[in-house]
Amino acid sequence: MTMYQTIMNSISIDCIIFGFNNGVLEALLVKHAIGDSKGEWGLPGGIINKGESIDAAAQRTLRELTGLENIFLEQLKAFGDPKRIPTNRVITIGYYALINREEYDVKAGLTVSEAKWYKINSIPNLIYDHNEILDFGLKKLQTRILNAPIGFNLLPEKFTLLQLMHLYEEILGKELDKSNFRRKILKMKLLVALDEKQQDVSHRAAKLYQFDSDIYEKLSQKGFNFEI
Amino acid sequence: MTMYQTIMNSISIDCIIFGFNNGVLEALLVKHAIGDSKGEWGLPGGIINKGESIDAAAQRTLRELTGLENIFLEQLKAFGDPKRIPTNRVITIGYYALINREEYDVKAGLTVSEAKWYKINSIPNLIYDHNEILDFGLKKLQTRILNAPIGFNLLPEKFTLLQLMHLYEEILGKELDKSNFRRKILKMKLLVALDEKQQDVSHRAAKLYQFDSDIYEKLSQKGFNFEI
DNA sequence: TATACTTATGGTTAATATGACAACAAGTTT
DNA sequence: AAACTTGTTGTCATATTAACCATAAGTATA
Repeated sequence: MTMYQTIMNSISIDCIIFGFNNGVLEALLVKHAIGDSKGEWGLPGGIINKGESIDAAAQRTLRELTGLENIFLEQLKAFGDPKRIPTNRVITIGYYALINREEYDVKAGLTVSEAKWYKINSIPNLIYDHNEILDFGLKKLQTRILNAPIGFNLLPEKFTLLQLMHLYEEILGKELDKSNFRRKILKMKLLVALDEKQQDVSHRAAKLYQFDSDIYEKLSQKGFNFEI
Repeated sequence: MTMYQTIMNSISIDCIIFGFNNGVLEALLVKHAIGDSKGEWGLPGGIINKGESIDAAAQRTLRELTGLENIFLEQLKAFGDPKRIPTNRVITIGYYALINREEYDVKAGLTVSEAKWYKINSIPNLIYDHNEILDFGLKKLQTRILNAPIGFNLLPEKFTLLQLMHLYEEILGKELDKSNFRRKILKMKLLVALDEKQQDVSHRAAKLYQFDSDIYEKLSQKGFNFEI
């Protein structure tokens, strides 16, 4: 044990990475390749360098794991049960990220042998308190998606209103009325209708929309409500 | 530096303690009596014992500083800018508490020479990033009070509807309509009208109400909206 | 070619919630 | 007795909402 550590002791970062695939909400899990928990699944996590902010550590962890940057990433909270890890006392700071699965290839790196998307309803037993962290993150996502248009981060750049609604349905766990959803979401003026339609569908093609981040900036400054 | 620490290194707890006095929202600050920051004001904080959860550490810190227990206390988040303290790298976990000032006497303890309530609009320059933490806590309080009836923790056990409204006005920083406030708050069925009235007021005495925690439990299970 | 089928999109309507404000009640002070 | 202060109740036009219904625009099937 040296006096000058380059990393923070007893503190870690754990990230919940949400994705959306075939209408199903998923989370990215990794299989540990070394240590006590070898062979077990958990949330991707990491440590904090001495000179690095915790947000930056979360960004770096995410980059190391998924290769992606400029992502919606938000702190959940700190998890600090003294027995959350049996062998030593570590406080972890949870983050969650929303990524568009089409844009990124995820590859296992460093101390993990495998990285895999799990449907949110089929999460296996995870190491430590990672199931608890994931539950907390899901609840946070559910409330957050009602107050800010963060769901767009899970979708491709161009999407239909029904795709967006199905995303809300999947996250909130309840059915929505398409007519009412359409009216409410359009009333917010956050979406820009494109001159394009869906391709290769075996039914009437829906109009594609895009999320307008300029409008979002303007609206979020004076605060807005996103209740569905 | 020994191998076996009894406290967690490089992690601290800081508490925002909100009170409500004469219609004004206040926060409890302490004046440091030792160390680099001697003589300066800051949020009451402390360290985490090895065998203690972070929530328990926050409760204990609060007890040591104010003598109070069984308090509404909620974690804000972790603050982890590497330069938030100039001399060494410490990540702090912020908490906030709402207390009824009538019920407790606050006394300075341990490493502080003074503990004092400051009006939320007259907060002095605080040590480290404590002003930032306080701002974050206030914003959290503002959004939280719209989704859960936590405001009751700031009031005496029995209160009038107008007192409750003034609390909301003070926290949200805007005026409310007394008629509409009354209608909305009573519709939630969270308040129990008592057979008592205000005493010693130089105008018509208002009916006193009480917060019913049984009803709260039932309602919060199926979730409710507290928009004012 | 006609018919069924699927999803998209655009109403309709009754019930409810909201904001703004007026009116009256019950006390105290002048 | 009149003015004043705060509490309490009521009104009303408008906005919002949930729950439907109807039609449009395509594809698939017979």
